[in-house]
Amino acid sequence: MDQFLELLSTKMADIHSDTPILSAWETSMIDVFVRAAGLIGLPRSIGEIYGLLFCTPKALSFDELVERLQISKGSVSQGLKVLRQLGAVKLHYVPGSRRDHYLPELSMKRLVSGFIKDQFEPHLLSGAQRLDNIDALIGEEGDEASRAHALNRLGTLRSWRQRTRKLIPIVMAVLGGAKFFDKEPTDDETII
Amino acid sequence: MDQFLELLSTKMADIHSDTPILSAWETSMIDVFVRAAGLIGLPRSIGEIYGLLFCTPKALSFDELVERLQISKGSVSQGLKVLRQLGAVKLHYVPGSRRDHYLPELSMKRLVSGFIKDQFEPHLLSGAQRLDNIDALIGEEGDEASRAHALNRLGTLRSWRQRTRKLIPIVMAVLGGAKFFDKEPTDDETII
DNA sequence: CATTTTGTTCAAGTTTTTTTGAACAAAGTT
DNA sequence: AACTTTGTTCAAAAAAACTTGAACAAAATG
Repeated sequence: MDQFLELLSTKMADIHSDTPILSAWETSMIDVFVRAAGLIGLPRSIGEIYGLLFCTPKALSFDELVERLQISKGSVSQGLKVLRQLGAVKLHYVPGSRRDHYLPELSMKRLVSGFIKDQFEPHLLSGAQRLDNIDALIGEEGDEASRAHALNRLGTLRSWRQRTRKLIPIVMAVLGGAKFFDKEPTDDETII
Repeated sequence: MDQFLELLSTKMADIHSDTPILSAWETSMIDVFVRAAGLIGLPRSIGEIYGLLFCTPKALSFDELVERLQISKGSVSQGLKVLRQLGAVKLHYVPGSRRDHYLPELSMKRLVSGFIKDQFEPHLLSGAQRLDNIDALIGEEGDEASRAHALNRLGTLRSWRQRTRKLIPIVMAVLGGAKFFDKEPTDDETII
């Protein structure tokens, strides 16, 4: 019976193929996410997927994403993979359906945290080793004055890296809803 | 005379064309900046230009950048334009030379500030208007329950935007060297 | 004023990233 | 077991971003 309804609605969509699949406000809101994705270096399709989930009151299935966004299954599959990795979407079990359904993560703190952990920290980490390598290379090199300058710049680089690391927890604390040193315990369950 | 020396050094470079133009440590350090550039969505060539300036004790001219990095004049010209816009390099007047010479900005605070002002703020700003447009679009739409949900999500988006805006000054304060609420006046002249 | 130096612009070429869609795998149904 | 549903993978196509180099502009020099 559920299957019949799904079939029916699919057919309906096919018949009224001129019916806009996304409303005006949905299109605009998705556009906001497409731009935001671009800003942080993620492809358009990922912005679209998250955006549509964000607009929709109920969890959406893989097929619904393909259908409403009019993008390929491949893009949706890969996009959802990245979004899951980032913790930006959650699988949502829907009784009576075999399909995976997805809900968007709505906590800004968790979204940012996922992004930082996945895309930022790794580079920062590998950075530490790279700087040590450079340190070694400077040893095997030219005159005293050049070495001194090189080591000086390397020091600047290390301090930048250190400061970036220190910044991250502060950013997370601020996004956590804490009013900047109000000493509220970070409440992971509060979705803001 | 200056011109003669410059000519000479150019010829020397041509003659010893197998001489590595960048030392090992310079190459590695530039690589760090190329990766960092990628992380924030800037092209490789820009990372290379800033990286070489960062490595070098003295100001470098346009031609020296082209020569040592082995990239085209076009790339250097456009790269320097972006870097100037970001405030990541400064023009440095060298008496007796008609060429522009460049020095890297070494203050992390200024670098980050330039990046935020140039690449981030504009999107955030235009964002405000976009959200108002969406607000209007939601008005002209479907049933009561959908509208309520749409407005709810729009509210989430507005709060995210607001929080991002509040975050920026905090980030700047932390990078300014202030020990996080130590109330040191922000000292723009301290280069760290 | 013709020439040289210095740097910019932009169309065309190159490289990288993203998207597509068909083949495939896994798991449920009949 | 054969078939259907659901979703993944990956090679090829398409799109986007970056780089090049030649033509050009502006300003200094002789």
